[in-house]
Amino acid sequence: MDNNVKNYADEEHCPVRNVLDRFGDKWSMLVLMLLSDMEVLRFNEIHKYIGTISQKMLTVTLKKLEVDGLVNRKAYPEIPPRVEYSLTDRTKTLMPIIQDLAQWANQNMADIQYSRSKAV
Amino acid sequence: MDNNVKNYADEEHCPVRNVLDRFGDKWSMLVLMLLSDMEVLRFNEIHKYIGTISQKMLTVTLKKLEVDGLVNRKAYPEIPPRVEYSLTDRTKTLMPIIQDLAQWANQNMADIQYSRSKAV
DNA sequence: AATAGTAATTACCTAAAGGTAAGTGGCAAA
DNA sequence: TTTGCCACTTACCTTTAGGTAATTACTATT
Repeated sequence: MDNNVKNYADEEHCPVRNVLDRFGDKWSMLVLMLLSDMEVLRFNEIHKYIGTISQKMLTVTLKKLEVDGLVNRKAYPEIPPRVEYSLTDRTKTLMPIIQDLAQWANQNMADIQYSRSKAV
Repeated sequence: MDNNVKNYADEEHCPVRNVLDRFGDKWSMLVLMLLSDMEVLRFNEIHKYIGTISQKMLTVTLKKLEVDGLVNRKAYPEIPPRVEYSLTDRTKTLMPIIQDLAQWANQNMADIQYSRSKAV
């Protein structure tokens, strides 16, 4: 068995680890889904939609998504500042999968919560 | 705007938060994918396949998946103990989505790493 | 009598994630 | 002259995730 063991956890090369780690955090998926629904949003709009995210974490989350090329950031040189966020083309191929995931979660939440309740 | 704001982050009711939080951790997806490939595995087999997971985290991960009804645990009353893990029917409807996610990660990893490298 | 084998469990520790609250810059309006 | 607006940034703190290494229970084998 030992020499046909696949590389299931190679941190450097495993795409799942390397890429999906990035939105396994608390807020990224939520931000992506919101932007998918609303198309373009300013910083404070996102902040209001997701009532419970802190300003700091919204900054961090958006910056990580931007660095990965999953979100566009467009800053207008105005006072007070205006910054608009939207999804990139790359993200648009991802969203259907995330929507499937969300749908699965919707369909299975009740059963899963029932399982949890039985587990004491 | 304020009164048509959707409930994007309600911790108690949002299915995405409530359900998908559970495999946004470091190991759950990997364990699910491995079990999907191999069908039935013992504790130590999983441990060997995923060379870098600690015994403690494998225990924790499997228990959480079991509690959610995503993994079956079958213990044989033998000495030394034998415990076999496999996916549940509930998980089998989830795996195609996870496979899609993995495929997307595969297809986009190179681009994303390039984006990251440009971001300094 | 000692050791090996399996599936954990436990105590302890470190690092990372995330929250809070205050501050920044620059202009316009009161 | 103060206040408000916006998009952050910073310092500080708490909580959670995850790692290490030792230990457990039970029996068969050496």
